[in-house]
Amino acid sequence: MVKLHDTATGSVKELELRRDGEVSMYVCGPTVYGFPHLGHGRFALTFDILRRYLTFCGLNVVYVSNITDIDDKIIQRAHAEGKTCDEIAHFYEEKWWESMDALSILRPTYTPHALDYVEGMVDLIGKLFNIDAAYETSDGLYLDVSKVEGYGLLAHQDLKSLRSGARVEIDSNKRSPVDFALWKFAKPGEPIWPSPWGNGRPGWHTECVVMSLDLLGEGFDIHGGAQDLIFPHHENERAQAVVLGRKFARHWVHNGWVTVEGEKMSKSLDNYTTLPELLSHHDPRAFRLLVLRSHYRSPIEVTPETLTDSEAALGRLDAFVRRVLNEIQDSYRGSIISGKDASLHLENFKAAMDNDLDTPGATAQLFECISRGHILLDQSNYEAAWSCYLAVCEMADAVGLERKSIPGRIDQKTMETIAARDQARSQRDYALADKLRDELVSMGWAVEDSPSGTRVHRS
RNA sequence: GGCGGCGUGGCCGAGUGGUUCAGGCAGGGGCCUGCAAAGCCUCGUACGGCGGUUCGAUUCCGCCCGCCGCCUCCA
Repeated sequence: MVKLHDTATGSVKELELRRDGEVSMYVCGPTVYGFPHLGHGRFALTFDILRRYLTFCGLNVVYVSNITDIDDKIIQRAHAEGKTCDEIAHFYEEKWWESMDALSILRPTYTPHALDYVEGMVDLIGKLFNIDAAYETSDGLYLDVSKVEGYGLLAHQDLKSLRSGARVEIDSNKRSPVDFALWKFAKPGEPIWPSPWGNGRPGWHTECVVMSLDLLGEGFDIHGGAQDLIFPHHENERAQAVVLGRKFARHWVHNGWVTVEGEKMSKSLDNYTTLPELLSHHDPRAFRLLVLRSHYRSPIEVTPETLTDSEAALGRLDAFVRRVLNEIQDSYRGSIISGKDASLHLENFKAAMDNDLDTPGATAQLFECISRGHILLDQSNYEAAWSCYLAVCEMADAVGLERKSIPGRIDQKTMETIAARDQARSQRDYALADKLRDELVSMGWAVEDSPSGTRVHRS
């Protein structure tokens, strides 16, 4: 059974589902006002891995992740570029999906957009107002957090210490510096939506409550996001739900962030790398493997060095797949995993994943299974080696790691060069054979000899 | 001020009260190979510092040092 760290309790606990066999999860998505960066990539990969693993466990996963398409940042950007907010949001949302697809991140089951839910938000704010949990000031509506039972649950701080540590300037309009905006009255030049209190736009914290409850219903299983969303975003989402007496997330899962030389990568520090930039220089799988090889709650350094390291490790995976497919005849290729070796690694893999998503441990099992497979191949134990291959594929699929098994289209010229080289080798004309190998390499092929002659794959 | 995290061998990065061992990358040696590549075998003998608990601590406790984060928008 899967155990996960829960931010609300601060402990690792068994995932208890609302309904047997079904997992409902909501993961806070991006505000589309710029190119996605490595931090976005990390949370998206982390929760894609969780989602895939839960699916692998036989659960039916309903995965909701939103797009925030109205926000102060979008308005600023639109002003700066002389464009409309819609233009900015549409453009960057497209860039978002391009990067997600390149990283093989599965599309969510539902992708709600904040702008499609403004009415629902107005409705919810009205309810908060009616029960006197919200109040109006000159610039908008605010939630009075003192009305919220257990405010500070996720921050692990009580209201008093949150208040004393507040770095925000005391806004004389607000009853407490911790109170947050539900509805912001429009200033000139800003996009507006109508509400009973006046034209304006919703605050950020309201959209996710409305959309998660609408699409997943009360008491959904997992609410996820990066650790910087814990406070105030998730705290405030929860606040709105509980003050209305509605059950919210059963389990809070948060991933650590990407760091640059030890410091958090963020837009404000301007030390970020965009996903399109990473994808233009590296195998997209390298980022996924990097994420897999550290624990999801730990910080990770994503640098050309660590990515290159992961690419080398991927080479080991790909080489194993190539070797298996080349050397194992159809007659040895069973359809189910049998034998102790493969089963044991698979079992260890699951145990690791169940233990708060110990992907480093799980990945170690995958690589050990590869080693075992090679040894079995050396011993011509093809059935067992094939089982290792099946297990490797199963583990890799469970976390979304693809294999490069196809050598790529081999053109006529390459075929001829390969034939000529094999001919030269059989005649022990090694000078010629080496020259032909160099030619293949210069055509972009990696060359490996095998019992049945020259083999190439794209390097 | 309040709350939290981290410090592991050349690098990345897990984990655990004790004879064996994460895993990956890089490096040394060996095997295989015409030579390579891929692969196999093998080597390096790590856990910030000081105390304490213990038969025994990298792992538990305390203190210290260093680094990072949250309490404001941020993935």
